[in-house]
Amino acid sequence: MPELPEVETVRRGLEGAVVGRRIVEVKVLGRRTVRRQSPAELVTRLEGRKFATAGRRGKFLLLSLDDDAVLVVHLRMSGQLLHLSGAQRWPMAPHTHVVVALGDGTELRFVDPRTFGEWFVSSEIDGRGVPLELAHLGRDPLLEGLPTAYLAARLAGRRAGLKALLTDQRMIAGIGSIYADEICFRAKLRPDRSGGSLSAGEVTSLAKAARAVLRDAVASRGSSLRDLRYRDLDGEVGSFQERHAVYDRAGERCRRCGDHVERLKIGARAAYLCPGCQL
DNA sequence: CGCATATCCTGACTGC
DNA sequence: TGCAGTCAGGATATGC
Repeated sequence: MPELPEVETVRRGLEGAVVGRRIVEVKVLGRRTVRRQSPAELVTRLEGRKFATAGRRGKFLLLSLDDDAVLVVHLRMSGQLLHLSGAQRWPMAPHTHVVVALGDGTELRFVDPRTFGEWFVSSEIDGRGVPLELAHLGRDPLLEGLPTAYLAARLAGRRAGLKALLTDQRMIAGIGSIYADEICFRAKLRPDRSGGSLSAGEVTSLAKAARAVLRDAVASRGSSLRDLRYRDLDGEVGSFQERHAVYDRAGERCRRCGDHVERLKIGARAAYLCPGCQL
């Protein structure tokens, strides 16, 4: 759900909301959010520090601190970061698992009904500012681009379907279910096409489509689905869902060719495609 | 190694 | 209207 465009939108919000602010107090209310270290250790390492920068790698948010450690946050399926001030702080939303009080009297809160989301503080940072725990991530298309040659090398000889490969974070960091389907549509390729079956021209279209879809989705501040679970730091929804060509549109007409959008089952996951447009 | 499958979880939806 | 069952999918572990 929150994928690269949504996480990038939240990151931009954090630049204005928390960068430069002092962390006055941290309360960990949920039992599952902090699991790589004890909640007490996370609290100790955050309290008294200042947020220095707001970064992102794939779907991970990276909030660096003034002692060079980094607070890593992943929203997973249902996590929301909210920046609240004054009367907005009450009543506290159900499933609020972390509350960070900032020096200016505002709060950064983490709300996450399904408790898949995660917070941890890392001190093991590589030369590019990336925590060691995230070393497995592949290229981030927004930060580092997605050259056709890189994609071609990673797809060569692969039997797995395009959707499975595009959402593999070790290959490309940041793409999830929604954008994999939208990228395949824009490239006119079926999500169940095997990676190794693409011609050079098709790999070029796929790389181009990935860059374009992610760029457009960031410009639209991400996609908020029917449950409106995804919201930015200020609680605002995104608008890219209005431009989805196939995702969650099973049975509706393709706006390009008029054919009916289909929903496939790939393993346990859904994939949407237009059979008229995608080969 | 590559690929498939199961797991975590709650809320929204579906069908009776 | 209520209730049981299904689905949603991020990342990770495990099995082959």
